[in-house]
Amino acid sequence: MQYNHLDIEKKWQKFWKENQTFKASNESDKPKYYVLDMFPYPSGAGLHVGHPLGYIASDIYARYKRHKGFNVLHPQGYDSFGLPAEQYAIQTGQHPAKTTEENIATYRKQLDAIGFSFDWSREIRTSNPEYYKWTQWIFIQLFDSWYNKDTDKAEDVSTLIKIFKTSGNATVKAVSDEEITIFSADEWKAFSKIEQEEILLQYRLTFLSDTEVNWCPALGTVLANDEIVNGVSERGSHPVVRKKMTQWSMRISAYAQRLLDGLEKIDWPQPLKDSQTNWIGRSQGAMVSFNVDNGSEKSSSEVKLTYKELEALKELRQNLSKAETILWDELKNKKGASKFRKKYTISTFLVDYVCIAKNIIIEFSGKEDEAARTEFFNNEGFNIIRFTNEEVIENVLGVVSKINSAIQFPKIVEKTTKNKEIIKEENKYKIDVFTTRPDTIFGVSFMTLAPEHELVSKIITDAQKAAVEEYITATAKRSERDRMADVKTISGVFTGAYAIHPFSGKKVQIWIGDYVLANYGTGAVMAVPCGDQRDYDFAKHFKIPIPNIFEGVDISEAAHIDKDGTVIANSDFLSGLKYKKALKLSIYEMEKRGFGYGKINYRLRDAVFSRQRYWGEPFPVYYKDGMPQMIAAEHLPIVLPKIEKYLPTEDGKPPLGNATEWAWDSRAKKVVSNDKLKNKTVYPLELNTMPGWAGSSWYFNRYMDATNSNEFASKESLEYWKEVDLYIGGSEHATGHLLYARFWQKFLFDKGIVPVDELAKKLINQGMILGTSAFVYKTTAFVRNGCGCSDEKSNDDILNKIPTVIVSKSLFNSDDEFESVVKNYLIDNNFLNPNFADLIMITKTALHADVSLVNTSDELDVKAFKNHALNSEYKNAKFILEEGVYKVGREVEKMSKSKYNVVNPDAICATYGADSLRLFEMFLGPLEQAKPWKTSGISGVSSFLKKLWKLYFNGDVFKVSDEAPTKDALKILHKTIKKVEEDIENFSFNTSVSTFMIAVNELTALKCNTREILTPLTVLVSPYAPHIAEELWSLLGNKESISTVDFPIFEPKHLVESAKNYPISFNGKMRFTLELPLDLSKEEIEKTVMENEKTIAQLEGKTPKKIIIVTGKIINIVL
RNA sequence: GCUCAAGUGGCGGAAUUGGUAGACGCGCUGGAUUCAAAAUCCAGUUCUUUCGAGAGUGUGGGUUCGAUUCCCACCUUGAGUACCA
Repeated sequence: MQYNHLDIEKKWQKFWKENQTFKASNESDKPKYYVLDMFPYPSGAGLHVGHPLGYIASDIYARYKRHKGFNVLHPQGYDSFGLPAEQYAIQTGQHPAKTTEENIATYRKQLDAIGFSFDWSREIRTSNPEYYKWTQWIFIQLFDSWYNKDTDKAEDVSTLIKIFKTSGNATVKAVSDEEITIFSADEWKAFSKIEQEEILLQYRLTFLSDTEVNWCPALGTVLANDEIVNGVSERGSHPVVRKKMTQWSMRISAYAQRLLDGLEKIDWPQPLKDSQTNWIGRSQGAMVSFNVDNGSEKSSSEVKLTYKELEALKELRQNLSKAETILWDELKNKKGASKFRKKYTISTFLVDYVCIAKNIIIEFSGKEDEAARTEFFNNEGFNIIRFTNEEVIENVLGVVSKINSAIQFPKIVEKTTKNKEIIKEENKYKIDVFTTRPDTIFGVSFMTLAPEHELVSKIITDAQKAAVEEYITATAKRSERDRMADVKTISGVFTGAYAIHPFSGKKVQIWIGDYVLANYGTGAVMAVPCGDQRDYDFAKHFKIPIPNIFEGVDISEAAHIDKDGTVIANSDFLSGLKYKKALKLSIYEMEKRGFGYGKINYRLRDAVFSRQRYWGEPFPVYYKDGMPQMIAAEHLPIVLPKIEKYLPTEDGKPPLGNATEWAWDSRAKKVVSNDKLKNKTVYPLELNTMPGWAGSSWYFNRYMDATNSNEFASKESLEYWKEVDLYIGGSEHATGHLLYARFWQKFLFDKGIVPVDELAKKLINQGMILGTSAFVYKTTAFVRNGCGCSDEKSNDDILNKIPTVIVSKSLFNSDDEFESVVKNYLIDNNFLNPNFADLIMITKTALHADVSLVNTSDELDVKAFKNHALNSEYKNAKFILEEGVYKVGREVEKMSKSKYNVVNPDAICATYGADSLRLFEMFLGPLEQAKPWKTSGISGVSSFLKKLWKLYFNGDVFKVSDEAPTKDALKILHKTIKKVEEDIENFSFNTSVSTFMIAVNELTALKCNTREILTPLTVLVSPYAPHIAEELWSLLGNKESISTVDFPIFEPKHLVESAKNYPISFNGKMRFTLELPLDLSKEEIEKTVMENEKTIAQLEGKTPKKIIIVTGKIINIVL
């Protein structure tokens, strides 16, 4: 019986399907193992041979684990929302669901042909309403949560509201919007519902905000940072501009530190971890405030407080003394114009209570700086009333009545002069900067603000106004892309204003420059030209002084960036210190003096979650009085509405703006026609949809209980499967899918929905399979300029006679050779008059030829090439052949349709079989590495399978002997078991394929056909080549599938050797080998070796200096 | 620029607690079989060579009895990222 892969593969694929061989159970005595592939987006082009690489590797591992006695979950599904289907819909009007459905059918057929052991009963599709119902549900969970920094996890918003009700927001440590106003419990209660919702939105993990987004006009949508490559869209390379829009965002920044920490406990590739680490971009340093100089010594009355001071203030407000509490209990109920605030700051003074509307300050007497306070407050027009602690405790009512009379009869106070007013205006500015090198603060010689910085317009002097405004206009015109591309040009302009160095008190110039980015840090930097190259270049360019604060370092040519080993100088209290100490001390001093504090900054930005697309998950959101409202979970899914046109509306709304039935009836609890919007209980629904990463951020959990319609997944199934044990996919998802998915997983963990906070224990990035493109070399003929024959007509005549010539690869090595080969051909065939030969110039163009037209020896099927639909213009081209054939040039490139180098797995399966494809893809090289595909190589694995098959046959008859196997055969078998097991555990699949080949070659040489050898051998190859293994297994007399048969056990006793063929080397160079028994002592070995005639020949009469003998390994003679 | 990975025959690649470099396969060469081809089988295939042997894992150094493997410097290629303060 011949090995017929077509019949065998079809037979077993049918068997597996009918018997549900790979259906995983959520209940089992076996240990669990979860093997997952990154699910594909079903594109219209179908799979090429590069796509299944990772699936084959994971399938081998899954099958291996089944043999090892594990209950294996190995599911597959489709990431079926996405732009291509929508683009296609825009062009053709066909509903994306239909396109998607068709593409999935193709994918499924292709996947089935390769013989994967997927549990298809758990298939999921992100575009299926039964699936995205739960994506919407997770969105609601995020909306209902806030991040509590004290417990370091996400909590339900109800806990936040409780805190607001009892003590306001001053004590809350949360990840929230930056501009948060402090309010008390009473103020909270007094807020309207809408005001409360607005405040809560500043804390929710998914929130609406006006964000500057990457708007792509050509695609009509917003793109995430990772969807932009070199300033243009990843898809279609369209230009991208910055634009402000109201968008849903995800507060992923709350998880920055945990996303970083989590990397340490997962076994993921280092490069992937590195790129996540870079993406999160943690930098440790300090936040420092510089006051803007106002020409006067006096500090302002409305100075913003530093972060540290604000923190301290919150503390103070919470911990009032006994007397303070008694008085506050009386004052806090005053409303309207007589409203009092406690522990309020006026300028740099902290006052106990203040009524701003009536200019009344109430303080406890006995403060150290009382005189200064009185003077300052009087100057500012306040009426100061002071009490002692005792007065308040003993007679609070008397105190209150004094206050009341002050409210009723306000003291007429002298207002500050107009002049002072102006100074105050100038006074209130302060520039916050983030720096990673606070130790170099004495090296600051100027400051730079981003052109977009809000302070710029406020601090510029009249003299510089025109120059600054001109500069700002000029930078605004330059696109982000230009600014990125042009890093070398130094530009900037002086604002005319100065800042005060917080330590030295010296004045430093404030500049603006576009090397400072508005959206990183605070959009301002303290420039230390001696320690930062960009600051250095800027200073040099504008001739700003460059003070040197490093001991014994030359900074005449470039900045000194090294921090280790450098000693700080000229820096007051930091002088003489090294980096680490200086860093600590500088931060300590800043915190003590109150203008700076240690801070950790992250590059990771909150993720924009809205897309102006149709083919994505609709938000479960409607708007009431402009505020977003969640639709209750029991009414999900909110299904995508039908629309006529998939483009944005004419007034710029997203495609869902075209829907006629897209309003929420809050009474009937259903989506209704837009006509009903005039009703009081009907509200407009959200028009954006979710981005591509929404559905893929939690799908691995859904597989655990894919058909559950009541829950996201049952508690038991989540508890059983926990996380993915092995996840295989491409490295291109490093900062997209894999970061967002880890974020959601941590969130779901915080909320107690999933039991683990990392989604995959181990992850492997499979490398890309590259295509081997084929090239033909085409001529283009020109008439040389200035050749003397100015008659244009005759030029045309010469050219018209010349046909397109296509030259075989090996006929030329250079362009010159190419030209002469072609000319000779043209002359020989009378296409060119030899007299004109010098007038003609021939150039070479390499053209992609479809790889399917080329055989394994790089020979082009010329006839098929000419008849190929794509090559109609070369129908009459002349081919210069070598030895009767046309040889193409080869080059390795990414596999793509446009390069005509795509190889279809279906064709490979049909010709060589799925088992050959599986073996070959593994045999190409290490899984993680990029490697080129060459179809010719597949004959090696194909003939291996034939040889394997032959071991079980005598001619056409299946014949396996029941005799005892020979020692040699057992040795081969166990050597193979050991190696294959090690290889699979190490994901070194390429080497185990060679091991199989060696085993089969050796067993064939021994003519071994004993059952005792062939039975375990069948199991060994089964993960790699499951179809042939099943067939041989059943021929061996088994009724059940091979899939869960125990993996053979390695027995070391079969590998024990009695002798070793020692390599004998001289000075480390191996010269010959010598077979010696292993039980020989070192002395005996030395004696035997030294007596050997080859040794004597090598020695040439010299005496060895030393003889190294490593028993069982090597003998080295040192001369 | 920064971070990471990798450089081994004509090609894909193998070999690391430092111990016979080039396993296995492709391709190529020769042979057998065949009318012929495909398929199959056998032999050879790193380079140089005066056929004794010698050199050799990107380059140059180092450690070692011994280095593809460890250390230092450099070169090249690929990937990611970027005025990130």
